[in-house]
Amino acid sequence: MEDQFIKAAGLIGDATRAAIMWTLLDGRAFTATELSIAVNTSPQNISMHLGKLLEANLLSVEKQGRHKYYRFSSKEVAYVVEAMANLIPKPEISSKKKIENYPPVKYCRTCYDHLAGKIGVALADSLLEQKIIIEKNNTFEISPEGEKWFSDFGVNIGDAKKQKRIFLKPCLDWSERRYHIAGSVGTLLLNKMLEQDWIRRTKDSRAIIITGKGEKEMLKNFKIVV
Amino acid sequence: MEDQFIKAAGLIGDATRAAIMWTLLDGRAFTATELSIAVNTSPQNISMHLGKLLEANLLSVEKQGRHKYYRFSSKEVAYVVEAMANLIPKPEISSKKKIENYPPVKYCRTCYDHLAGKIGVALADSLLEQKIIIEKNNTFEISPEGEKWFSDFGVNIGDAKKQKRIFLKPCLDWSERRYHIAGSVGTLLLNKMLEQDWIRRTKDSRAIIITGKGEKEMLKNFKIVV
DNA sequence: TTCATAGTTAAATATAGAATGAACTATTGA
DNA sequence: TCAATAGTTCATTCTATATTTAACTATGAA
Repeated sequence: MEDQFIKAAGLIGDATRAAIMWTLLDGRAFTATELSIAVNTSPQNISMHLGKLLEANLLSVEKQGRHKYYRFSSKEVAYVVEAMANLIPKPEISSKKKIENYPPVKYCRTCYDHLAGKIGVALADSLLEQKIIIEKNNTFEISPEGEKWFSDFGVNIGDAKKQKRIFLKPCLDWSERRYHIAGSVGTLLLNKMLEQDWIRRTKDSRAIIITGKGEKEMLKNFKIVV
Repeated sequence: MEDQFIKAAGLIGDATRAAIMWTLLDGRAFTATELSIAVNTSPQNISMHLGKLLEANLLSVEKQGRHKYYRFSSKEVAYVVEAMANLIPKPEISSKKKIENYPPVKYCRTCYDHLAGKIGVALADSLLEQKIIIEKNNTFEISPEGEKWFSDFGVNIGDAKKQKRIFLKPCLDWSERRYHIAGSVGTLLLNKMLEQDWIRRTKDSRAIIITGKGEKEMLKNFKIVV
């Protein structure tokens, strides 16, 4: 068991492979060539490293024509990379939001069903600012005004409250170092936005894209410039 | 940011250092010599590696006389090692419980306030077997008989239910690959056992020790042979 | 005060395995 | 059909860094 652990650690521990993992952390699938550019090394070298990661089942591939798309093989792998990214000391957060600089939605252990990444964080910020949700010793609560807002927005919180599932909780997004909204409320918001075609899921990625309509609405409702 | 990530990955990625981290995963603090034995290398070499891990703030030391005790510097570091340990494929679980072979309590992101490790898992098993708690699609619930059991045991579930905090949830213990009980119920159980002096916290470790009384009671109440 | 134990430092050596170079196959598009 | 792109394989080179050898300091026990 120990040797397997050491092997896994060694695989991620190499500089080039670590850079690959770092790149893949944004949830998308990358081709070998893309990775070789992102990581700044030769195609042969990338091929060699991808081979090792593949063999160890840390990555999986999907062939499409002459392209091969590489991604994390499981969420467990993403967790490792994520946990590692969390070791990096928090950078100073500038007072003004500069979400423009941020990369696309990043992998998050719960981002399968709620909004993570730059939009997720900006959204949480906005809801907090508008006092729709309130932070109370590390948890989120919905304010009385918030209740109204959600109902206006077409999200039925009542149903969510009845569910066994965690209602509303802050989830730390590694790339933003800020909290975004998880729990059933997070899911409801996400679904509403998909339903309204503000955002769309992409085919082979955990990332989402924002529609033209979404852009306008994000600005209007949350003052978020995408 | 990327370079910091690569550096961290590289630090954990070396075979000897990975073995150190693996050893430290049980939550205790180890001396340099102990580690050199556990990891099977020379004291000089261990010293060199510990130096690197210290400088990178992955470990912290405490000097006691001529001994130096090394441990994870933060829970974030433990999370990384834990996440990595979770990459290892699950071994077959034999039908009969052989908790005797298990190592002491292992580090767990929530084990600060609930029972993890071998006892935690065995306890969860027992409570499930006695139908005190029931598994229902990946969550734990307390059965009607369970309600009675908890009250007999001197644990007031009513209070816990009122709390905002998560009531009862299964938490995967990496070393056991089985679920144990987290949430406020987990904490209440732990506290009750401490209160009754079944178990005691150790000074410089996350591990707990079982008292003679505890041994008997564990057997009696949960059929757990410690 | 002396010996043993715990741990460190520094220079010398050894080696795993990453990168490179060259030659190859497979797919697409023109 | 040919050229271009995507990716791989393998033999060779190279280098970072882990380990060893040796000499050292600090603490505690006898």
